[in-house]
Amino acid sequence: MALGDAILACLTERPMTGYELAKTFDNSIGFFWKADHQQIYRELTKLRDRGHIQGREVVQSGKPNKLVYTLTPDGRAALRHWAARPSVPASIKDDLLVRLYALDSVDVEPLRTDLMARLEHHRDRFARYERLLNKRFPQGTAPPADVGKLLGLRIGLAHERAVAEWCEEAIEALSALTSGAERSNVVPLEENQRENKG
Amino acid sequence: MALGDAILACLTERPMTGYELAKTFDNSIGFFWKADHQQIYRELTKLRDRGHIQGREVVQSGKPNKLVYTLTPDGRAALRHWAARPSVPASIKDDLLVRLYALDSVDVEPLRTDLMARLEHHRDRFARYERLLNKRFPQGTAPPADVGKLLGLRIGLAHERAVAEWCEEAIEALSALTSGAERSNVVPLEENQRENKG
DNA sequence: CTGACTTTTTCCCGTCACGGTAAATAACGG
DNA sequence: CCGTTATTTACCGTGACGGGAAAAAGTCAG
Repeated sequence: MALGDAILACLTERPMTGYELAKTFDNSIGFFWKADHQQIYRELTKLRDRGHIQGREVVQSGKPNKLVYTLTPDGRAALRHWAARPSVPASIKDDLLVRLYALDSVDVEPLRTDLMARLEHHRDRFARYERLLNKRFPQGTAPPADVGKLLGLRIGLAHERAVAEWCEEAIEALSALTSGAERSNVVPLEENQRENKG
Repeated sequence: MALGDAILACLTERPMTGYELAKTFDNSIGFFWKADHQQIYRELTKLRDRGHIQGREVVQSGKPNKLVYTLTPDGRAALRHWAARPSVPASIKDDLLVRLYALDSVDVEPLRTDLMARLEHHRDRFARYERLLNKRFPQGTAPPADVGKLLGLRIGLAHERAVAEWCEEAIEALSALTSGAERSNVVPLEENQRENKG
């Protein structure tokens, strides 16, 4: 929704090109807002048309020339204005929850492997945020201008930790489910083999 | 993204009309997936065109007739198929994070009030989920078919708790910020008045 | 040297999401 | 009589998002 505003927010840090924005969204906002390069470029032209940013062409040798975008006073004002409006709480909207909701109409095995992949994913993110936190804010405190970035990292950490723990719980629950089903419906594999042997 | 699949998932529970779906999304999926009635109806016609659901008109007296939609075997198959594909981890995409990211280019006061509203919002959600949990799963356990729903509530709880706590932290951090600024830049109001009096 | 990859921007195509405005229908509550 | 509830449908836009592609000029590996 607020992709344009996210870009404006990025540009408060320093002027950037579309390419740079697309690459990382500056290693911090990018974790919360993924957007591919075409989206970024499209948004940049919109913002330029609105006069919120201003592009300055930098001639390069060896590479195509680049357009470095800077916030205009109008852009700053727009950002401030937008930031003063109440935010809309975001929904979770995770596919996994829908799958789990329909658990009994769905194959459990792919779900379990999916959950395990997700667990790893969230652990990775957690570790990444942790590293970033230790690097950028080793004291756990931030200078006034960066307090918001610290807070962003903090909720990222909390979120990834919570989701990872939840994944573990979900995997366990699924295991309990299938082992229960096997006990009542199918003979579990090991016992089956043991019985076949004995 | 998977609005159609979310609807299919809902319909695994029981046949429903668009109106019912729009109302609540069944008091559980609706917390994660908000969608207004026009979206739902649009999606329903698409699903019907694909043959994933089937509408049966129920004649009513006193109210307009309603269309009760039921999953078709094709719809069930589509849901299973969709659920077997790996899920894409959702981004956070919360406006608040963008505002905080650009904290030093933004007015703090509206942000603070926004954060307080959000705190209340997440506490409310938390309480709501807790009530629902105690009502639907008083033992903290679920029959096999409902395990996924329990897990959904669980992550909802964890999420709201984490975000609410984070809001508190953020509010504190902002307070520290402004009181710090007042100490260095502006004389705080009370002291100002005391000095004026003395 | 060739072929692959990086850097940088742009364009065109679509689908999905989302939301406002609104209308039709028919009962019930006040 | 007016407003609300229940129920569906329509039309309109904007915004998000992503595939596919192409330019242009360099670097680096094989």
